[in-house]
Parts: sequence; C-alpha cells; structure tokens
Amino acid sequence: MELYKENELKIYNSLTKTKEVFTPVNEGYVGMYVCGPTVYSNAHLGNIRTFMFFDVVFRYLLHLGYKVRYVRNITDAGHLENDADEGEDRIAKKARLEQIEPMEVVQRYTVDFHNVLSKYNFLPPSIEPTATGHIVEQIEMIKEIIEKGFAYEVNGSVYFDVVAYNKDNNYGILSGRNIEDAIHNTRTLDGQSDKKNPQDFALWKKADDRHIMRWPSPWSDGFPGWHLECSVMSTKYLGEKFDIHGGGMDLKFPHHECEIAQSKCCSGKDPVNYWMHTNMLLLNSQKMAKSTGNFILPNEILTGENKILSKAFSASVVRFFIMQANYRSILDFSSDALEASEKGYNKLMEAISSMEQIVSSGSSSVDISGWRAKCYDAMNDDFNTPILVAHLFDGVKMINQLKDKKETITKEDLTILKDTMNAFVYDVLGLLNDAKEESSAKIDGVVELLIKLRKDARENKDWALSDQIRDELAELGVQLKDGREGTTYTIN
RNA sequence: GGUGUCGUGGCCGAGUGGCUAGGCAGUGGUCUGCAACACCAUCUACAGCGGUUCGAAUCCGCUCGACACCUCCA
Repeated sequence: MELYKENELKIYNSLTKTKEVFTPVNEGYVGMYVCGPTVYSNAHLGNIRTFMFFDVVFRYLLHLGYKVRYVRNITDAGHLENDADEGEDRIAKKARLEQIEPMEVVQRYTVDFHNVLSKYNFLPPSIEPTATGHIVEQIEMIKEIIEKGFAYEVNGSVYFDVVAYNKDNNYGILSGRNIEDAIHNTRTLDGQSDKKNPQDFALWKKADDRHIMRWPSPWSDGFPGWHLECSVMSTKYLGEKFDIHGGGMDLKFPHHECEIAQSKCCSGKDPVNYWMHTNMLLLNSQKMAKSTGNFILPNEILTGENKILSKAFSASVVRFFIMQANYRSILDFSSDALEASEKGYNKLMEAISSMEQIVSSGSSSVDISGWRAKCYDAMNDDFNTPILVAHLFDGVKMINQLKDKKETITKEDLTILKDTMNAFVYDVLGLLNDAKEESSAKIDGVVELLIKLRKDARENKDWALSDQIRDELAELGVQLKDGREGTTYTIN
C-alpha cells in the first residue's frame, strides 16, 4: 500500500512532552525498539497492555507502507532484584527457589509469553534478541564506556559514573529529574556500597559463589546490568540513532534514563528520536504488578478462572477493551468494563458481517471519503485508538442504515467502506471475528437445518417446539434472530 | 519530601477556549406468535473555590482527592 498522509502522523514524545510530526531517520523506514519481558514468571495483563499497544503501532506503521524493523527483547539475565550490592539476578533467584536450571526458567516463561501473544493475535517482532545472546557485545560496550571515562571498576564490578556523565550531559533529561538535587538529598547510610555515588548504576556485577548465571569478563566472572542490554541490542540492530523507543511508564526512570546515558557516552548522540510510554493498567485502583500480587493473567481471562471475572472473555474482547482507552491514560480493569466492551465488540463484528448484504446504487448519500479520512486522522494523532473506535461505530451506524436502505452508496464507495472497516478492525487493531472463527460450514448446515425445522413448527403454531429449538440453541451460544425476511443467527 | 499524570454524566472512557465523542446501562419506538437479538431515537457531565476572557469543562492560581515514579516493575 502506498504511504497515506505520511507527514501527518504525529507522535507524543515523552522526551519533549509534546506531539511532534513523525519524520523517520531514513525515509520510508522505521526502527522501533520496545523493552520486552523479564522471563522469570508469567506476563500479566498489565505487561500485555504495553506490548499490545506497540503491536498496534507496528501494525499501523506497516499499514501506512513503512518498512519497519521492530525489535523487542527478552530479558533473560542481568535484571537485579535491587540495586544494592546484594543484588541477585531475578532469573537465577527463581531457578534457585525452584531447583532448576536458570535457562529452564527462561525457556518455560519465554514459551508461555509467546503462547499468550499468539492467542492475543500479536504480530511477531522483526527481531527478538536475548540478553544472554549478547554478553560479548555488552562487555565491549562496558569497555568503551570505561575508556571514555564514564565508568569505573570496584572489586570486580563496574559502575556507570553518573556524576561524570552529568558534567556535559543531562542525566534526568527524560524523567525530569535533577541529579544534583538527588545527590544532595540522598541520605544513604552507606558503608557497604562499592559505588562512588548512590545514583551510579551497575554495568557489570561480580557473581558471588551461589550465583549460577555467570560469564567471564575482564573484571570478574559475573553478569551484566539490566540497563545495558537494551542499549547494546538497540544499537546493534537499529543503529546509534533510531526512530521509536517504547516501554511502560514505569521504565522511564531509571531504566530508560540509563539507556540514554550509556548510548550517548558511546556514540555521542541522543539514541532515540521519539520516546513513547504507555500508562499503567489498574486493578482495584492499584497498579497491576507481580510483586504485590495485584494482577490477572491473560490466560485466566480466556478461561474465566479468576475470582474477579464474571465469565470468560475472548482475546479480541480484551484487545478491544484496551484499545478503547488511550495508551497514555491509566486504565481500570474490571469484569463490568469487559462486559461492556464485549457488547460493543459484538455490535462491531455484527456490522462487519452484514456489510455483505449492502446493495450499491447509482449515488451515495453518505460521505465515505470524509469518514475514512477521520479514521486516519484519529490514528495519525498519536495513535488515538479510542477516537478511531468511535469513528468505527459511526461506520457501524452507516452500515446498518445502508442495509435498511435508508441511505444509498455507490459501488466504488462501498468498496472503500469495506476496505476501510476491514483494514482498521483486522489489520490495524488486530481484532478477530470470533464468531466467524468458531463457525464452520458444517455448523452452518446444522443450524440452517434447525432453523428450517423451527420454521415449520412455527407455521404449525407449535410454539413449544419452536421455543425449545430457540432456547436450547441459545444455551449453546447460538442466537437466533427472527426478522422480517426470515431467521438469521450469530454464534457467540 | 522531590518528579510527573490525572480528577468528565449510573458505569467505562474521548475531547477541548464558543459547535453531538463513542460504548455499556436506562427510557421510548420498530421488528416478533410472545420474546430475545437487532435496529432507530433519546436523557444526563465536566472535583471545589477564585481569576483571565465577550465566552472555560477547556487557560492561570489555590484547595481537596487519586495514581505513578523516586528500590525491581510494562
């Protein structure tokens, strides 16, 4: 597809706190990096929200005709429990607790992550690199940072020197923090830290005896710091300066701030043109988080196996629910909200199915081009999916009126209507028509047969039989709809 | 304490200096053997108090409240 209004795409840049016209480094190409999961446990729905939003960004950029290289990493090492010297690698800790190999933990949760994303209809990223696959590159980068004078070694560990970096750079440019204040206000009791300054962060940690995930390095047998992998892998696959870097709001500080510092002191460049941050998903008005136990798993929603859920919901309903909120707003998760979304989603899918029944005529009484433009305007305005959804419902209303012959449409406009609905609903938002998926020719035949038998019963005024067919089909999730021109049905 | 985001109708959630967001629920209607489904129509709002303005829910200030980050977190 040709580039559609390329120069009109605007992105809210967390770095400048303004919406900016999107201009890629290389025309027609986009490099995008998103911080992926740490595979020490199952990804919860809050994690999924972020990845799902960037899945839609990826999809929309592709739809616009860009060649996109989308890199989303897997953190399988180096993620410290805390930043104190006792810091322990999350993966290693989990492995020790479960008495299994660290890579077994990694494998288990990586597979689970991919299964979940597949169920939720994610497009795979272009590259999904792992931290453990880039130890050599990470060591190289640490060497470079040391050579340039922005890191120091103590007892086999290497720390980034925030104060040295901040002399000619701004550590805090992304998060709005003033590092000077932070240093002066710190009242660390210290004594046991190797760090010159509490704000300094680890690039390499020496492994203690218990630590089983370890690699040799010039400084010690140990493991890399968490922030380093993203700088290394984004630079390797996207270059020293690339277009979009995404992640959750909670990664802004310190993770992304550290990334900027590491990359900048190596290349001398600001690594990212557009920083995008998704807001948090709330459960019971609190951030969904693994550590507090306040979370719900994506699979639990599909099965309904969670106390807060009234029933099971399909992946597309969850996707639709998430897309009805702006990615920069907090979103409250609840069973009621999901139920409301489910009804809206069904209405949308119903209308899409009934587009086939529309008959074209010589002129259009509806403004299809104007409507399509509004859909693009919504997405071009910082990927405003809730506004897009509102316009899609305008499309639903239009479809219903066309179907009822209250409006007219030309053949050409009808094609635009169908293409636009399909493009945004399926390609961009990534929704699936669940009913269609579950339906099959055989089931269609069976239901049609029952409808015919019921029709006979009704003509004989055998209400007991006709109601029995109707009600028992309903229990199986097949909704019969008696209309003027006969009975149709939907499968829920 | 510092940094930042935000408080919208019964609920979820957009938007923004003057013009209907949308969805769900509710209400009225069409359809139906009765229903359901569906469709059509429709009601209601911008935390509080000041200020700027011809005009503010939208800008500014204050108050109250919520959330996030400052330690691992999407």
